Amino acid sequence: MSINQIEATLKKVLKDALVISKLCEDYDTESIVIEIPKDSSNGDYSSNIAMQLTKVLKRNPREIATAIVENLNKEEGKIEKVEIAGPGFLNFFVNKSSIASIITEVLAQQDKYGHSNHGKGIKYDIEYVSANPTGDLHLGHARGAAGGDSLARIMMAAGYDVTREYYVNDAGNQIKNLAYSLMARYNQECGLDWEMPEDGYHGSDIKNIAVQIREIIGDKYKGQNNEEAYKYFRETGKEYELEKIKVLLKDFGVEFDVWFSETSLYEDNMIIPTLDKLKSLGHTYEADGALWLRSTDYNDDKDRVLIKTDGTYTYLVPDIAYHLNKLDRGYDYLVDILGADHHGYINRLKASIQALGYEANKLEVDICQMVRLVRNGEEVKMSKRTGNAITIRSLIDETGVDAVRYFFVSKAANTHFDFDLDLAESKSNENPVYYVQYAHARMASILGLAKEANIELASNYELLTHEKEIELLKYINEFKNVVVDAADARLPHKIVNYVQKVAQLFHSFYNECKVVDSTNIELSSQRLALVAATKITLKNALNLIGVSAPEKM
RNA sequence: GUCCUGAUAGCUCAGCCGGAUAGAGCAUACGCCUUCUAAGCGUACGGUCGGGGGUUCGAAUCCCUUUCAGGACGCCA
Repeated sequence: MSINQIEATLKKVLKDALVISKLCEDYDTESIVIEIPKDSSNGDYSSNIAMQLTKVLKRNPREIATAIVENLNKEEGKIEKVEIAGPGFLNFFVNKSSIASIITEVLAQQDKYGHSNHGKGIKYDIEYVSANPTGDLHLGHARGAAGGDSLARIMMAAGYDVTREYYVNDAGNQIKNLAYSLMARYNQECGLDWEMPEDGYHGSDIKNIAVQIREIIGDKYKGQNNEEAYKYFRETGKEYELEKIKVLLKDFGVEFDVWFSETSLYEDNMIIPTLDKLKSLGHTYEADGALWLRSTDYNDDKDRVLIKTDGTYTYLVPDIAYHLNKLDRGYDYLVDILGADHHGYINRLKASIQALGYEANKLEVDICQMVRLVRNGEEVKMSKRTGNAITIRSLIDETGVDAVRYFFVSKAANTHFDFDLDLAESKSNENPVYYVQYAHARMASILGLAKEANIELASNYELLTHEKEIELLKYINEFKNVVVDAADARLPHKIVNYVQKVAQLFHSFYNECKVVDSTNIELSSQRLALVAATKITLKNALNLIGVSAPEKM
């Protein structure tokens, strides 16, 4: 049972033809490539199978193609015509009504259309954002959030069992810094001359929290620099910062199943056993008064310190424990979506899990490259230190969730990305997100008008033979394939490309084919069904990238 | 210096497990609203796929080399 009925059928008859013509004894159906040619004069579908076989069979591709065609069961494959073209392509012109049957499927499945059981039974944990709760998210985080959330949605649609996870770094030095920064700002609010710590966080967000704290507790900790005060500022700061992140992500349409606290690794005693395991397996050694992980055994450039000379752990230790914990929770694969500045971290993390006895490919790390904000062709700087930078919050407020999410996933994450503020903010045809949403709104409008005119959806589609209708039908039919492709390649931008293409085909269809027409109810009702199916498909696809599908614009 | 990403149309990018004349959006030019939303459609213009080698019937795609750009190379997190 393959995902796309038409293509599965073509693959099957192709394979049968190979066997009957004695070209092959058997052939893996799944490895046959079926494509939709760019130029429809090259058929509805095509295959390069004959060319693929030249290497194995050492025969001329056209000769192979001829042999296949002679033994092709055209009836079973619902093929009207097959041609051999170019260097040896097989071009199939298929029965139009078999293409149109996709409408029935879409209308039956509604918001489940596009879903498949391709990844059934495979458990993934996807970790993304995982920004420290010490300040506002930056653009890289937002990109990771949009990409990670979209990927999770896509993989779930492809049938994978996905857990979305955020690792909260609430235990290291940076939290100490947060506490002392907040203490300083608080005391400054109280009117004292209190210096910020050397590596303190100077962002305005810390000041805001200090003001809020003072409104609640008054001068309770004024002038105090003791354990109790420190603890208070640490915990309170953490809470405020984390809450801000949670609210922001939620407003951005990004959700998580698990918020995993670094502190819990200590509280639940996961650190020591992890270290013990590494030691007992012989992957550590002591040198220069520190404990080292021999990560060079597993393709890392150098060994890594686990316990520093002062007896404290490096960041790596809890991170190893965390990944071990994730693996022990029974996921088949872990995916970390990290910023480009963490790429040096990949090898040591992979080395760590290998040292613990897991295959390196259990952990897959996707790197998210930097984002530059551009306005009027010039870069807009975003800095954590200075207060006047553009925050993710203001970006969302100004340009809208839909546009921001659409833009962030529209390009592969591992490419450098210029975010064009002028384009994202423009409410015009320059903005690609509107192009797609407009197509959806148009469909909604047509369906509304048809309802007023009492035109019902047809259940048979033999009149849909116009070139624009066929094109649209073929691409609707591709949706499940696209979702599976995007999921397996972990490339959400494939959905964006798809959505663009469907919108384009629809707009083109709209221009040539009048849908609501009471003088031709039969054709009208069949076209209406096509519009309804397209609308469902487009909405489902947009949902995979967290972009809304408006009924009206 | 080592490693990771990139380099494709004027701009931003797809395509990259080798396949038909290299695609899209934006920009530019010209057409299309008495007819379902013109935030739309159509046509045109636009490319030594960074350079140079190699493998192949066939290379933007694979291999080698080189140039340029961004990033990472801590007993920070």
